Amino acid sequence: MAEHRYDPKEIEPRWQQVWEQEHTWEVSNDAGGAEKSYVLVMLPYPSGEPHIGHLKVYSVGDAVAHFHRRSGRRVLQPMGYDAFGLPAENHAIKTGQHPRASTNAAIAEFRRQFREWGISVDWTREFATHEPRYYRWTQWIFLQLFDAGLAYRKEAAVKWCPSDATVLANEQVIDGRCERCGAEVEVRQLEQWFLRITDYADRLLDDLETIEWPEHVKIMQRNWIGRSEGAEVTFRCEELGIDYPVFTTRPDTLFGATFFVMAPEHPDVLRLAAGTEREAEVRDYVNRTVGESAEERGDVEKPKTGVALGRTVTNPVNGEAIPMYVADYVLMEYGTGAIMAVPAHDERDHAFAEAFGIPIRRVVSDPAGGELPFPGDGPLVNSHPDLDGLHNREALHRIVERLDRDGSGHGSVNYRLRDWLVSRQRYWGCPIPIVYCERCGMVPVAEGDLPVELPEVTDYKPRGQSPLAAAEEWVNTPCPRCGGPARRETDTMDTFVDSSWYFLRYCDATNDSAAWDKDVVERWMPIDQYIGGVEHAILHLLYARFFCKALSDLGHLPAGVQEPFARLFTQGMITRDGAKMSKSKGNVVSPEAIVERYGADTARCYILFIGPPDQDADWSDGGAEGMHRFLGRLWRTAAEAAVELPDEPVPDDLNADGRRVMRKAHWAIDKVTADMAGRFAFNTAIAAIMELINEVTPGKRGSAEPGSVRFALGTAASLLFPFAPHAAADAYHRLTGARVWEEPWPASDPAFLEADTFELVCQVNGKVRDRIEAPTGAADDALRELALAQPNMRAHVDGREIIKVIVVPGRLVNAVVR
RNA sequence: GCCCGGGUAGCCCAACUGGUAGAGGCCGCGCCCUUAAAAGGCGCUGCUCGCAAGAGCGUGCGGGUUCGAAUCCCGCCCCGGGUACCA
Repeated sequence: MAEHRYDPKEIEPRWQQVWEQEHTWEVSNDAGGAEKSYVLVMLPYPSGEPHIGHLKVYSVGDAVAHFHRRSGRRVLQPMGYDAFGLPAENHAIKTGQHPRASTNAAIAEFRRQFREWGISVDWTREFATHEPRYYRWTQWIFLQLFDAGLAYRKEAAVKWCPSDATVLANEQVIDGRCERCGAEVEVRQLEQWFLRITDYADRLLDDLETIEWPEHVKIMQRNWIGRSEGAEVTFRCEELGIDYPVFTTRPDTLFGATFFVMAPEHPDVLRLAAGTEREAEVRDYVNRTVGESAEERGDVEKPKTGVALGRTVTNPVNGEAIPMYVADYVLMEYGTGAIMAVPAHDERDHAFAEAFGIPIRRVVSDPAGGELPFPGDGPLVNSHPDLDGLHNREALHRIVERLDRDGSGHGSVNYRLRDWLVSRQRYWGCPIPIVYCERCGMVPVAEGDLPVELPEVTDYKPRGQSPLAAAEEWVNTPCPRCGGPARRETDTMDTFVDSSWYFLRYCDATNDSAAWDKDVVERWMPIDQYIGGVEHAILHLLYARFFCKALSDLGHLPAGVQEPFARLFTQGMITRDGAKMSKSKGNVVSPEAIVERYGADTARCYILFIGPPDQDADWSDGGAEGMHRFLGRLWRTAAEAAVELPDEPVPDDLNADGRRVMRKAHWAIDKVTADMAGRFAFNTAIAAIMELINEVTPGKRGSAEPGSVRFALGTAASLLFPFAPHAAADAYHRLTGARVWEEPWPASDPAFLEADTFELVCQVNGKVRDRIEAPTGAADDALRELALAQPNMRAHVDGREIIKVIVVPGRLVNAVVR
């Protein structure tokens, strides 16, 4: 008997070589043929080497890609790198090594490992976002947006990270801290580049209905966009003759407004207080609160503070003069930076009114008779004779109509979403292709002059302005329009711009004359299955959606490409000992070490087997060991069968063991197919293949015919292929001489799934008293008699009154006794 | 606070629309093969009582609906994530 040892170190490179030499996973852009499928894992950021999360996400992506291919679809699965960004630049500041050098080294390492994992990628489409041949088109897109007025410069209060010395987008500020480095963010008044994503707020919201994403990701996007319907109402300060519009979602409570509050940053606050006895107090308050950190100020539990301005405004609905205050619970960034305060029906206004002894007037009565503040719905009171008694939702519309008529307000919609701030005062990013001319002003670089390449500098450290500013020769350039002296924009783009369109470039990655060919994009887009981490639920996924809509509006994308990601899957984190892996905790599992020890197939399978892929899962070394044993058993059993069992067809006339083995094989086909197609239940799919193997090992197969054993083993290898491509391809090849990836996905034969008998559960009062073999298809009465005849059933039934008997055909009989 | 997940054996998890709780794996124990080890194979493995047959208990906690609940309803607790003076 030949010794068969499962040796991934021999098997894996051998099959990888076949796929590489035969260009197995490459797909052409030709139209027609089989149905397409674009399977994409979120672009990796190459830093150091791949971590366990990469192994997981590609194991998922590759399983989907293989399953789609075997189901007859033409699959595009490309690969690239999100290569610009801060870690490489910070590394450069520390070591002096050019970010390009460290980035390219990391890319080489990522590429090497991805290949070692045997991911079925079309490598001809590979690129990295820091390559001029890519960012040339990033710049081109920027110019398209600029021409359309969707990229613009404005001075605004922006979030500044003092540690990274750059501005940040709103989306990159988490709890008042920099998303990257965790430093507390400051506010600065600066002129910066913005992309007009707010123009798309409604479409970004509405089109969420058209895509299959996890509901919680959609909810996060909806919350981020934060659409509120209400009204804008103008309150007039008669003394100074200035109108102050406010936004409110509750115009129905206008009659309950008893004061008016402005944000400390509101430009008029000091002007309003000037000349009143409050002036000094207001100045002190503003200085104090503006200097507060976001964290201090954002604390809801903190008692309300503020100062009266010594002025009043007039409530347009009743002519009442109400006092003005400045208070830090009002934010300049939202609405108009000023609010009407209705203490009876808003918790925050209520707390403020209590602290400052301001009258509280109920204008909506609570059907449940609860206490104030009452934020709910009910009939209006204390408002206006025409409105009192009316349900507040109805009154809301009447009030808005009235405001509209006398010009003191109108229905309005407000969003939380801000325009996307894209300039960064950093070196390692895509240069913004704009030139400032003394005569012509802001001029876009001519399309033919793209890319504007990053200049070489010696000092990467940001000093409040971009390191690019030091490259004098590069900065000084003739004006593209008049040829006069001009200077280049020295800020670079947020790296999220690079990753907002990369999936389009994959469609037509080698096109040198355009970012993409519209027809080619139409052939591949949208992405049928997008896979990545939830951490991008807002940032990347929102920006990319915005890009598609804008580019489509500008005619650069087919009108149908409104949503880039038709289906999204977000995978959970791999932890170790219950904690996120980190160097400081010393609990890091490196994919490299696992692959070295057990091979890629084991690493990939174990990570899918560990639990549902959308959930977090804890790594266990023992579990990986077990998976390696299983793959070894499968491969060995197949390899031995290939030489020891005659290659006979499955006999028509199966013996009992043969029938059992065949039934299990067809059961596994159904189970794995359902788990792959319906949901990403790879863990249970692999468990089903394990069950199948457990039936056909030499010790378990009994006297099953060689044909049925070979069939079962071939089926197991075929089903395993999406998860462990090398071992599965090898086992399948040994058994059949064929290439499993060229075979269609197996189909089950219902004839094998039928059985003559089933296990009938016999219950008394819902408690299991016996289990017996019963004939399939037996009548209810027959099952009932059969069950009640069992001795242990009798023991629990005899002497008691049978009230009724429930029969669930094919499952159980339950006797209800008293 | 609000919005999502999640809570099932020593551990990771399974159980599709209410119908045998614990598939599969890990760990552990026993055995076989071996001079021995590694590798591999076979078997056992929720708790309590019992020689056994069997009985009782068991899906975070407390109630409820039902012939029957991990699954549905009500009220809580714990863990993880997101988010928040957004008017």
